[in-house]
Amino acid sequence: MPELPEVEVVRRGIDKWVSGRTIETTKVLHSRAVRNHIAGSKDFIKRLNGRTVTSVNRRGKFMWLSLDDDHALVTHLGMSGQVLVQPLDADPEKHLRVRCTFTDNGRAMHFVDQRTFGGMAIEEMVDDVAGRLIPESVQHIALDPLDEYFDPETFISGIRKKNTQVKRAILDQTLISGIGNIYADEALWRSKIHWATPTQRLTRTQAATLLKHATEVMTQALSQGGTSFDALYVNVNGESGYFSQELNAYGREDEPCDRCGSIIVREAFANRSSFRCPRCQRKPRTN
DNA sequence: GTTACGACCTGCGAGC
DNA sequence: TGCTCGCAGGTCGTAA
Repeated sequence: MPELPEVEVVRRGIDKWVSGRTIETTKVLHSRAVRNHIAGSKDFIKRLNGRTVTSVNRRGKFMWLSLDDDHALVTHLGMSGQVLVQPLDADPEKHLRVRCTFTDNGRAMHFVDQRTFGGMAIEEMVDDVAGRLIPESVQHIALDPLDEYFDPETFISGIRKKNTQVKRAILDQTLISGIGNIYADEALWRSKIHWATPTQRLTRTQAATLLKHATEVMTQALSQGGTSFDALYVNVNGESGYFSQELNAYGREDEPCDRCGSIIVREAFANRSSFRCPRCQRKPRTN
């Protein structure tokens, strides 16, 4: 599933292929893909055609193509979204939702999304905390750990003030962005912290360690092109990443823990799954 | 204001 | 072989 490293891989690919090019035609093949563009598909197309992409940016799992009219094409991959750059004569993908061609007649940009949890919208830009321009819908998203303005102290004090479980907190994109279910489990495994540990019981050292490991695991995943379990995550050229081979907890139910040899368990967590080592990541005391 | 939870969506695999 | 059902999970709206 696309989390920060996977979105960053896509951002770099899109930046290389699309920045500086002018959009000639836009086709919306599934209206749900532009549901967040309130004015509708026709307006979406009208606003995009003729615009030049000036840069491609990202915060957490949100990505946006900055346009030459002070707006941005905001793109979220959801759970199964892909942005591909394809030859003009390429066969359309089964789940192709939006397609843009460019005035230079080079490769087209395809937004493909099987489950349609992702989407695109054109938005106005506003100032962020550091005085940079970001799309309106990204305003409430916290800085991610790879952002140059990310402040570890804000995260450490913020998570300890919360009244919830630690995994819920690190999945909260308004506290820290970019972490999803996979890297949450990996960061918790590296930190030897149980997912249900109350945030108010975290020491400053534990919170700092968790942040360090979350940053480390996402940086390592990025260097290997992200985590792929199936064809649902690929880079802009349709290639898979290799980090799934390095995972220590996520998806490793019934396999031995790489640290102590205990068998990794899967547990229900907020309508999804959580993987942990029962020895390294002990259940928190209930009192 | 904060937290928890269901809805959204489609393809795949397991079970019958 | 074909059908049904559960599962995967990021974000948002709503309820508590």
